[in-house]
Amino acid sequence: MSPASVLRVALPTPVRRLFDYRPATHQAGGTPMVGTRVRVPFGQRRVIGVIMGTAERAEVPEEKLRAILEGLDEQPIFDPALLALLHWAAGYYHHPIGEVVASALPTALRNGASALTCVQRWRITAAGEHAYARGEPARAPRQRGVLEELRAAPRAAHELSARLGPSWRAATRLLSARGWIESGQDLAPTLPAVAAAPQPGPPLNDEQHAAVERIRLASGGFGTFVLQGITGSGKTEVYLQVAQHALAAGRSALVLVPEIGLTPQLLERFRERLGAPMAVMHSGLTEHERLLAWRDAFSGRARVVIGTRSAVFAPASNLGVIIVDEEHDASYKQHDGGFRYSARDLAVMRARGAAVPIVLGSATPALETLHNLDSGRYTRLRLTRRATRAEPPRLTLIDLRAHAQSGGLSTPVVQAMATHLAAHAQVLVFLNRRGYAPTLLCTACGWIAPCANCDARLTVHLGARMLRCHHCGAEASLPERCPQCGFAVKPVGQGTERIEETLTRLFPGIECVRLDRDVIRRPGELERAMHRIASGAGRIVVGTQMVTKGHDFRDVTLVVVLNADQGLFSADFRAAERLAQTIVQVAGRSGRGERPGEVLLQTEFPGHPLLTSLLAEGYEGFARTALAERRQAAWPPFSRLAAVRASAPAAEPALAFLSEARALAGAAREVRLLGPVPAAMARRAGRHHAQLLIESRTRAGLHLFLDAWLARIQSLPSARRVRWTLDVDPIELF
DNA sequence: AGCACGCCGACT
DNA sequence: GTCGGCGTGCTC
Repeated sequence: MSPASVLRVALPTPVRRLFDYRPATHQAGGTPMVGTRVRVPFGQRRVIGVIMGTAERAEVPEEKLRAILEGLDEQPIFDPALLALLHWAAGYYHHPIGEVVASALPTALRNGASALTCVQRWRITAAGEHAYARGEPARAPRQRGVLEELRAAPRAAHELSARLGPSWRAATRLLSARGWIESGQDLAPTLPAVAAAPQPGPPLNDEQHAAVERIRLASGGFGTFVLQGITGSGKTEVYLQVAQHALAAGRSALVLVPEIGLTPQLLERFRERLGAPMAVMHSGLTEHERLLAWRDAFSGRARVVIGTRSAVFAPASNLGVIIVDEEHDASYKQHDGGFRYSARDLAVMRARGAAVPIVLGSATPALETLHNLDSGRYTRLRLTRRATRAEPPRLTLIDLRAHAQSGGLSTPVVQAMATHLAAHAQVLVFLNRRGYAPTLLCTACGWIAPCANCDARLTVHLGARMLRCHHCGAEASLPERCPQCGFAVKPVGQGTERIEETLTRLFPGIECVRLDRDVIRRPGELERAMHRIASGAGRIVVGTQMVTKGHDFRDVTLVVVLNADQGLFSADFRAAERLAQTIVQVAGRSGRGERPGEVLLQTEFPGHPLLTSLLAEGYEGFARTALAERRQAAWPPFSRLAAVRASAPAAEPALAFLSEARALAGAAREVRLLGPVPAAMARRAGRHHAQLLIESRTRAGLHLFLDAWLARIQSLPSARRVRWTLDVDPIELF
């Protein structure tokens, strides 16, 4: 094989291309390999990039080529399959490859940290050896002790501390100052994979068993399995068995979970049952913890990698299976930052590249996923029975127009709560709105507390005595009087904080536990709240989305959805799907123990087809109706979408850029352009947002168009005056 | 994104 | 007279 003359390097820059370099002029260890990091000169700077490939000739004139400065890795940090996935993702999401690669690495690795597990060790220097031989330091026994210790072998701080006691630190400092010892980074030996004995699980029912077998039989190759099981049907048991089979075959498992689905209970369950070393990756980690988790996965020490969205890029070695829990969850689609990818879709691509099966689990699969089942691309595995014998919950609509209500609770709801509480059961109240009240109103002049930076009202937070904007985070103290006319102001509408207050008043002596971002702020607080509920002390649970994810509330027999109407009339074609998923997920919290459950949905529109189809035919019936509508309207999955979003301090530049971008498209045949239009909440955090939608009947048509068009719009002068992003397969519109 | 280069306003 | 504003162009 002839030595490659040109290295193609991905660099952390928004420029949409690879950069060509010559190998280092005096490279010690030979030409760096594809998949390793290199430090290169880039303009006036030195940056770290990843070699994505090699070529015989550069794509730029020879004289522009510069040589890399150094290689940072002995071995590739991305295997060929992961490199291929990054390439594919950069192409599919039309995002600069360098930024795609960067998003797959913890910051420490982007900045040059070792990919291997290192320890800082003290060791003796030549000068120290000489001093020791001379009998020095003669009158400092502790320093002499440290020297003696380090003559035997380099030692980490904790080893010195263990052998010499607390005096080691001072002695070490003094020796180091004299140049007799020094500290350095050593490679730590990779620890053997000490596996605890796997714990046996409960016996599987025949559906679970059949699902595990289907997946196991596919483990020789790629296949996408949709594990469609109602809440409480034991999806996690199937995940565990599937992972166990992979581990038994000497391979690893990659498990993706939604943002707030990664609870200590779930981790504990995986850890105990699989008895395998695990790397955990989620947004709550510090940078250092992220690095350690990455290294655990990379070294192969972790046999199970479990994490949220970005874990799809984790360097799981010798991958055997991928599992995506709650595959419909919106948190799999990155919604901020530059590189907007769907971790679920990338996971499918990764499984395909690695030739391993992937399991997409959900009680409420995304319509895209159901469409892929219909077309035969995915294989359906059903779990229809609840593990406990309880019947599925019964759903009833409460017509808000026909019943008196106080504080957001209708009479039938209050009565039902009283009945269930009297039967010593627990009640779950769901409201997707935190705070005390969404509006602060002056009853005299009609003033409403506005956010200074957004087209939004400030939310009243009574306990904190604050007004807060839920869109930009702005805060103001809660005024007593109207700033316009001086009259008294009052909170209007309901948030979880106010519902909690109302329920405490309605049901004195019964403890109410609230679950939302305002009360659950630090790790551990969720556990404490969950314990209040699990122990039976908290009888009423009031919460936002947070209650819909995964948690078991064994004694909840009544679930109340206070407002089932958000999303019924949205301009966003996905709003109905999200609402149906939320209702089914929250309803699934009820009756998981022995007692049957009841679900009450408060609505102003009891005749709405979405609600009636959901009640009459369940989620799948709803999904059939919704898919038929999507087909009719040519929305995804029957077409492909991309959105260009622009924002600027004023509305005009954002709209002007998008208009020019649209004009550049000319009369493109393969796509339809919609817009530009201002965003639904046009002003957010002091910036005006607008959007241009691109729709195509086919994926190929969309991407063909985007490739040519993006190159032209990024050189528009107006592009420099706005912040703009491209979002392929957007999940939120307007 | 950075970073340099370049050409116009208010300051020691 | 300069310091520094951000428009424009380039990075292998």
